[in-house]
Amino acid sequence: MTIHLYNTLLREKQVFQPIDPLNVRIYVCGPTVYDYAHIGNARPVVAFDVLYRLLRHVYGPDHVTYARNITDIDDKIMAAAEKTGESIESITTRTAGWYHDDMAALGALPPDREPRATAYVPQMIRLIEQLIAKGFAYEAERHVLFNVPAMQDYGKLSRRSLDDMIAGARVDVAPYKKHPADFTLWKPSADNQIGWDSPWGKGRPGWHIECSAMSGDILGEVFDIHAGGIDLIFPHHENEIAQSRCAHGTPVMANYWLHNGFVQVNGQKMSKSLGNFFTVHELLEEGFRGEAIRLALLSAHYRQPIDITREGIIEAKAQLDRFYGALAKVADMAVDPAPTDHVLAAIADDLNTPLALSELHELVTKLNKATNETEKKVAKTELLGGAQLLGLLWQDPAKWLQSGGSGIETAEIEALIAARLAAKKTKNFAEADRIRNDLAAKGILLEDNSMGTTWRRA
RNA sequence: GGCCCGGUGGCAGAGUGGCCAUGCAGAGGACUGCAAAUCCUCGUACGUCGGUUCGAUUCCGGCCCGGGCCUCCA
Repeated sequence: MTIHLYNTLLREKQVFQPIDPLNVRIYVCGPTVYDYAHIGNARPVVAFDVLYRLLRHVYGPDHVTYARNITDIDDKIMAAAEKTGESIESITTRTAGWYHDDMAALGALPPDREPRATAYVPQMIRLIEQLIAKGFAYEAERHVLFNVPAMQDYGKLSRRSLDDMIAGARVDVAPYKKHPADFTLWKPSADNQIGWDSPWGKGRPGWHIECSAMSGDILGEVFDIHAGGIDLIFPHHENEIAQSRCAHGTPVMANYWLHNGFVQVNGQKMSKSLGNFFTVHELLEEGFRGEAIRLALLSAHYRQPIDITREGIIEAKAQLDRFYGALAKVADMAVDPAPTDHVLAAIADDLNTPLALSELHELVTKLNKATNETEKKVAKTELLGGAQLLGLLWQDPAKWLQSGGSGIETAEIEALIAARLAAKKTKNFAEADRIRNDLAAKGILLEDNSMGTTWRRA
């Protein structure tokens, strides 16, 4: 199976060739943990979870290393701690827990490694020392700055020239910078602020250095795939590249750079600063299912912008009802899931999840139409195989259809169904319909079929 | 200002130089005591103006519209 990936570095789709097929290495920029993750934060997690699943399928689960960091030191975290009086560690531990819960609800596999920035400060300091020694960084007023003009081909990923950056500079340039584009590797901390001892005094790392330190330590100086949101191309990834390449003297940091498009609200980027976001947590609290949110996220190609709306999640839920409805009828049939070539090819073509989903829809039709055990078995095998690659349909069908909601107990529902069947037997259809309507009013839908009556929650 | 993306049927959303996406919603039919679910059928979609071509939604150029990055941001 040939995997094609759109590489931001070249702005074109390329055949994916791992450095070492026995250890395919991927790094995704993870969250800064100071608040709940919003849907926009969840998109790269879900999108690149599909990539992770694909790589595991193609190269074997033991031959892929997926690292996703947790940024647990940052000015926003410090600000939150200052505001509430809660300790930084308490904030980050709690918030990271929320993050894990929410991402699990979205069906995202945990990464193989989840490094935390605070555990890598010595590696960051070492990296900074290397950069200074090689003339790519300098100390100024207790800061250490990366000397951008020292790097020949800075700006390759974002396609920006130094001149552009000076012309477009919208921020006041700190006086100690030699060049306006120079960025911070290390900055001083006040006595009352969190900090680490370093050759440059008590301080803390700049934003970009942690990813260079962690990816280098865990995945090596050059690894296969680096991914994240499209807004990270500049400056974050550009600066990571500068740091890692200049420190290690390598021609590239990662071979393939993947970037997901934004989640939008009414056509505009969802972001904390705009305030137009909703969190995964609140959607789950409202009763939306994590899997429906995941399907909504996968229904557009990962590089395209996507509007996530409650209506969209409701539609995704309706689609899942159809899938699970078909699976419920063959729940007892044991299969060994295997994707069809079509589904696999779609996902291997730069993660074309909408196309893969359309194949899944055709497979569920095939399953519904199957007239004998063999056909059913094949259809179920293929449907679940494809769904597995997308991280969907992992739940027990009956549980999906019947759980959630509130109020009425299962035993009561079943008693009413029995009463209705009795009424039907005596052709007392008025009573049968009354029971059905009463249940419907409580969100319980009945479906009669040759086997009897089944029920599900609306 | 510099650099990037997009504009597909009521909605969501793939894709392709000539023929079908797919789903949701809607209409009709089969099935059903009636429903629901399921299956079948249906709706003359490709921002705009030019160019290339036997033929363009698909390639090229202009224009219009929307979005993004250049500052923390997935």
